[in-house]
Amino acid sequence: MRALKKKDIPSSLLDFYNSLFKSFGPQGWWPGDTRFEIIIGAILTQNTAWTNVEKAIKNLKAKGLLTPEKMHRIEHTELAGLIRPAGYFNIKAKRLKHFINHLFDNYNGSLERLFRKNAASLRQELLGINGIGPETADSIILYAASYPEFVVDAYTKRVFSRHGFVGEDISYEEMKAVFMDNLPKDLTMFNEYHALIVRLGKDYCKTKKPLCEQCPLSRFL
DNA sequence: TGCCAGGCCGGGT
DNA sequence: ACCCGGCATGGC
Repeated sequence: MRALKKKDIPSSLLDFYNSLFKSFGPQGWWPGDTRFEIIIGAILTQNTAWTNVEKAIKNLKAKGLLTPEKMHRIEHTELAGLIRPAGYFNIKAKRLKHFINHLFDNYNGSLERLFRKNAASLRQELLGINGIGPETADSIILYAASYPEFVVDAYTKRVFSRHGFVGEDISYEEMKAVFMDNLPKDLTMFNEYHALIVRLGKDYCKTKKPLCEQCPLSRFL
């Protein structure tokens, strides 16, 4: 594997991005109609296939429950039943409630007011809610609040460690810093970059059977 | 059939 | 500061 010099990291990260964009085109994330739906999806997709999350969202939509007010009133048992296809339904019902309760306790249920904070303090506040960790927080900030926070996930670590950028046991914050410190803080680019990495991971970078020969990034190996 | 999916928490070293 | 078991459904 080639050695990567520090000064080459910014251009290499952009080369990666341009190759992915050229191969897959814009991904148009987040897949959701409203900011509220994006937040719900971000919590429901924790360690879960998105196709399963879609079924849960569909159930909530069918009952007209995808608003802060309705979700605030619904009972745990009913909510857990509706999000059942997303897996971990009991714990995720609690996590959704923790976020909603925080929203009503502090902002009268208004996302507009919550997102009035700057990105750094918003992140700290989200991380204080039980059930919201670093990836979920950054997803909410990037895709719902529209601040340029880079989102790291399992695919990001896998792809970039396999290509020699980082060690495979790198922490979340370290992996995030690689992007934040070496790329322009561009909202659209951060948005697409993360989505493209997920797309790459799903199509070519599975744990058991990576398809490195056909991968659009094979020339970087 | 077993493995995996866009993590996170709580309790233990 | 890490390490690990638990949480659960649906698709291949």
